[in-house]
Amino acid sequence: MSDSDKSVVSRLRKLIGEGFYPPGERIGEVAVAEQLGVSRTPVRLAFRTLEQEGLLQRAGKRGFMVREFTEADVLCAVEVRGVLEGLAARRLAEQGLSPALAEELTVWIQKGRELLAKGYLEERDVDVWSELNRRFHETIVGSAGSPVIGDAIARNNHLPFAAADSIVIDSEALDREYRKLQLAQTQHELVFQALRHGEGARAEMLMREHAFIGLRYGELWGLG
Amino acid sequence: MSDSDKSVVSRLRKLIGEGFYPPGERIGEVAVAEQLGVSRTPVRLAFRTLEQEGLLQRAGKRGFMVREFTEADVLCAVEVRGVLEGLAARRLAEQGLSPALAEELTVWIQKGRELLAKGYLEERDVDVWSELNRRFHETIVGSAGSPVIGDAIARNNHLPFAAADSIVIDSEALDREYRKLQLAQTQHELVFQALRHGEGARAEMLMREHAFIGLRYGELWGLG
DNA sequence: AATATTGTGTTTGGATCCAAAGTAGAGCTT
DNA sequence: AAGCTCTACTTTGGATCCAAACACAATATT
Repeated sequence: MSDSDKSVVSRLRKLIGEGFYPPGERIGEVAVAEQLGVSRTPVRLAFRTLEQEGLLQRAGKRGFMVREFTEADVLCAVEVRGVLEGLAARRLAEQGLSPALAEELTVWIQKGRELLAKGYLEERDVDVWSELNRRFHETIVGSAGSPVIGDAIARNNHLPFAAADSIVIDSEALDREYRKLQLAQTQHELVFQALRHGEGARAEMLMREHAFIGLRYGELWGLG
Repeated sequence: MSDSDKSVVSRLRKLIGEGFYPPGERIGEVAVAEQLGVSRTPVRLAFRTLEQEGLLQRAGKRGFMVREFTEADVLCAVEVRGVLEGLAARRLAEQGLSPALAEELTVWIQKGRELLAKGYLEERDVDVWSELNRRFHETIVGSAGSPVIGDAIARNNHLPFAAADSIVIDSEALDREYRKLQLAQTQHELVFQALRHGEGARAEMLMREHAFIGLRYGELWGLG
């Protein structure tokens, strides 16, 4: 995929995510091509990719439309990520953590501890957390013995709201987000504990529950 | 997607599945275009689709290669289908079976019973089973409250060995396959039972176990 | 002799052209 | 006036052309 081809896909992803193209409405190749300043060819290629990613949908016999997502779809996508990451964690626990892998995970756990040690959250901490969180999840999924699980998660994460790093939403209320990240950190540590002890079922369930943190945990403290 | 575009994708899927293009080797647009008797354009579009499906993989900076799958990948893909169908079953159990849905599932259960009632298996029974099995699974997944789970399963099923209807392999040894289908039927009935009683966890676990039937159950009877 | 650089051939990406399929609207017929 | 049909326009799909990127090889330079 060339740079500009990639950029057409990702630019479209962004535009769709931002709601620039109204869900449910037909989206024409020529219109998009003109807006992005390219010819129809890369747009046609990008549409096929986005269709597979689930962001676009065939509109009858003619062209594509932006897919619309309901509340239920969001919940479902989060659950899907949960069971898949849970599967990865269980497999990892069953096959046993290698010393190198334990080391790697310890790094991200430790960075999380340090980030939260000072007792409150700053603006720039958000990106740091986002990064270490991503790495922690990536490491587990990437070590589950086959790229198949990671692929399935990656495809699911193309639904913009489903990705693991879409936890922190409200960077205005950092004091309230702090509690959320603290809980996320604890869950990371518990998962790591279960992995180290080969507790497959426990690792799986912890990971599944952990997926919900961006979704429902706000309600606990009246943030929902 | 036009007819011939669809056919390029599915023809390529078939050729890849049959091992016509050696895994790991680069696959050129022009070569494929000539073999299929079309121009490069539909091939380029098809490559993007097949990349997303996971059958093709970027070969460095230049073009694509057929992805190779290990034994571990096959196992993983089956487990992925298991957890996803398990998730669908649990959600369905939790939300409660509507009378219409119970009716629908009863149909496929009943057809399965009738098929196996005579105590042995004929050649043409294989297709009948394959169909009713597909419908049973489709009904559950399609009723889980959101198309997101079904999409994830569909994408996973593009890996040819992962699909639920790849159970029956050996149509020469019908007497041995009979026991397998009998067990599959029992599992269908147990899942249905759990669904009717709102037993989410049980439905989920049964469905997860059921995914393994095409993979490991042969060993039980020395078929592996 | 080894490495860097340049040149050629191969392959992919982007633009454009043409054909085919579809949709909508206008006009005609009953 | 309502319904049907034919036509014109819109939009997508396929083919081809051209440019750019890349790989490999050969030659030159240190």
